[in-house]
Amino acid sequence: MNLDERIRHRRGQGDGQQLVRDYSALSPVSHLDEPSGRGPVMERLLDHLEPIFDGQLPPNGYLHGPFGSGKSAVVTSLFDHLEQFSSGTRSIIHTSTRPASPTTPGFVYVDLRGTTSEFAFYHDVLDALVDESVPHHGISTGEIRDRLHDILGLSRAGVVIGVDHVDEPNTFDAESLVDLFAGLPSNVTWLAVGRVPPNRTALTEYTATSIPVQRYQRQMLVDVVMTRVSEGLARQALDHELARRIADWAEGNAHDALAALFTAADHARRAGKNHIDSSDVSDALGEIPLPSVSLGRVLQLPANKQTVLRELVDLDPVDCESVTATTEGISESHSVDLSAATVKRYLYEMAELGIVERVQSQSTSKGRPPSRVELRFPPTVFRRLYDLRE
DNA sequence: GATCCACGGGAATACACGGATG
DNA sequence: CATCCGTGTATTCCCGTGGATC
Repeated sequence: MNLDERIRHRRGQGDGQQLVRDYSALSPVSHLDEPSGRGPVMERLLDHLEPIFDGQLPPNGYLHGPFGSGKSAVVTSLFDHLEQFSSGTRSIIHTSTRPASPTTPGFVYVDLRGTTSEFAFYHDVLDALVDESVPHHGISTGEIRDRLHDILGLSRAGVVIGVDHVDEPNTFDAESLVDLFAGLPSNVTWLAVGRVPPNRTALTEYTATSIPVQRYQRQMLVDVVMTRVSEGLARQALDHELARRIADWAEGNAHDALAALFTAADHARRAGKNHIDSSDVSDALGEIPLPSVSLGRVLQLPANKQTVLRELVDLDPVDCESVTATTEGISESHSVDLSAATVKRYLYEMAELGIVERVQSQSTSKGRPPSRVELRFPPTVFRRLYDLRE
């Protein structure tokens, strides 16, 4: 059953049109093939990458801008198209039996959020470059690196690696990235993507170009929202005026705006409406924490941590007055078969990452005062995306 | 047999408070 | 008054173990 069918199924027999046609089209973590409103950034990236059209490698680059400004959307879309273009104009790198070497650089996109070890990084790059799938086990990091050297040794033009989400909590920082690339042959360059301004990261010591991305202007963000409405919702599902309200609230952050749209749509759907009204939007804006952490980070956590979060979002806030109480509430659920000690440690770890937040409660006379656990991500969106996943 | 990495579990450490002590 | 101490919690830290896969 695909997504549309499931939704129809849950809703029962359709009387008229469904409000939500496709949740994934509303998701802040999915990107459109052609992101709206980011044309100028795309142009600057193409300027930077210009050498590839002569079969040369571009220098290292750094794309930077605030949360929700469309960096990932632009880079994933661009790398997709470039890889298609590139593989169309060169002989194949995939099999080592071919003596001919590519004349146009290849393109590999790596999201560091899901790639947190040295092994995983080299693995992902190699996996993108060869046809056969690369094993995750029973092969050493060194072996993977050797194979990469073999493969890239055959390539005259080399490879550009887009490295997204540099220097977030739990991802590689500038220095580690430099180290990782030191393990690769010299015909590899990077396009790093991150939020840290260029004057505050060691990355720019190694990059020729820094390309800034500004937050979305109001009207652009309204367009972003309305585009998603037409992709994922019924016709006329969202008034232009409400889209403006969402955009104003989100202050240029497309992630937050789309989370709000998603949440409002879910509220309306559950109430059996065929359009989103003002109260749905109010409810949505009320339940999304600001500042929010990216859902992309939440959905890239190890499966068991997500299971813990899935229980957490359904827990009554009354039961979250301390980490210990929250742990008990989660452990009681039978869908979590982790020990209480582990659940508790997860909560602390996720607080460390900013996924949840510990807020000190008023001190009870005895012992160290506990801290309340609060969400730092949009719960409705997470709940829905988690449940819809296979 | 090798390899990577998530898990588990608890030990070690930090903190808050009230009361005792110098 | 300043400091120390004991008690009860909260929080952090560490490392061996085992599953999964080749």
